[in-house]
Amino acid sequence: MTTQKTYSIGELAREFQITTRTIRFYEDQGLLHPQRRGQTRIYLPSDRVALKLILRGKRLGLSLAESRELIQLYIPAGDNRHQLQALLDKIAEKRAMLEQQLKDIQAMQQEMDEAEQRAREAMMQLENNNV
Amino acid sequence: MTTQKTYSIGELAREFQITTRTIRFYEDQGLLHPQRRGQTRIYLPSDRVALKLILRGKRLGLSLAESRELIQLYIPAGDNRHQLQALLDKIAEKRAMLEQQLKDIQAMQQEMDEAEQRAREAMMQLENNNV
DNA sequence: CAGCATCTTTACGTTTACGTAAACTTCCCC
DNA sequence: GGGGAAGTTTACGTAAACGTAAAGATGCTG
Repeated sequence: MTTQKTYSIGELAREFQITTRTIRFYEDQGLLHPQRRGQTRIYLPSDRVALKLILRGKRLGLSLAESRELIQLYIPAGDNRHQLQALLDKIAEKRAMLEQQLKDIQAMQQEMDEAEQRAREAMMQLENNNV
Repeated sequence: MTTQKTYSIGELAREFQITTRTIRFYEDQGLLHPQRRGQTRIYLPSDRVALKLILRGKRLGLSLAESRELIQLYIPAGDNRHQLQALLDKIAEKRAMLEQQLKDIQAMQQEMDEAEQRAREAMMQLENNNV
C-alpha cells in the first residue's frame, strides 16, 4: 500500500505564493476537491497538480472556468464515443488557442527587440553628445 | 504631404469584432487618443496599431494597465539616461514574462498531446470491444 | 492553562473590463 | 422633412476573482 503524501492549505499557499482564501475559492468553484479530516482540508498530490495547472492557466490568461475544463481533460473522460469525440474537440480547441498565443508571443518578442534597439540607440546618442 | 488614412469608431469595431463601447472604454483608460472632428472621434493608423496591441495583450492575459505600459514602449521614450534605463528595465521585465509564457505554452501543448493520446487509445478500445 | 499559530465559516467589499439602456445630435436619403 | 444609421454623453449594472474582516474551533507549547 502506497500512502500518499498530503498537504495542508497553508503549505500549498506558501509553496505557490497565494493566499488560503484563493485556494478555498478555487474549491468553491469546483476546481479542487480536497479530503477532510474533521473540518480541516487535506490535499493530495493530485490537488497539488490541479493547482499547478490553474496557476499556469492564469499566467496564460485563462479564466477559472477554462482551467476547470483543462483539468477535466485529465480525468479518465467519458466512456462512449460521443464523449470521447467531445473530448478530442476540446483538445483541438485548446491547441488552437495555444498556437495563437505562440504567434502573439513571437510578435511581442520581436517588438521588444525593436524597442530595446531604439532605446539603446538613443542612449548611444546621449553618450556622444556629452563627450 | 502624406495624408493619413482615418477610421471611424464603427469601422474599427467591425474590423476587430469588438463593440464601440469597448473602444471608448480604452480611450477612457488612456490607451487610445483619437482626434475629434466636432464631437466625432477620428482614429489614425497609430490608434489602430495601439488597438491591435491591446487585443494581442488580452489574448495573452495582460491587463489594460499592462497594455498601456506596452504601448508606451513605442513612444519615443524619455530623453535622459534615467528614463532610458527605466525603459530598458521594463522591456526586460516584459521579456521575462513572455519567456515564462512560452514555457507554459510548451508544457500545456505537451499535456494536450498526452490527453489526445489517451482519448484515441480509449476510442480504439471501444472499436475492439464492439467487433 | 494561557497563548499563539493554523484552521474553519460567513459575509460584505473591491477592482477590472466591459454590457446595457436612455436620451440626444448629426448626417444622409427618398 | 421624416426617418434611419451612426455618432455622442451619462450612468447604472454585472461577472470574475479574489481581499478583508469577524468570530469561532483546534492543537501544540512553554
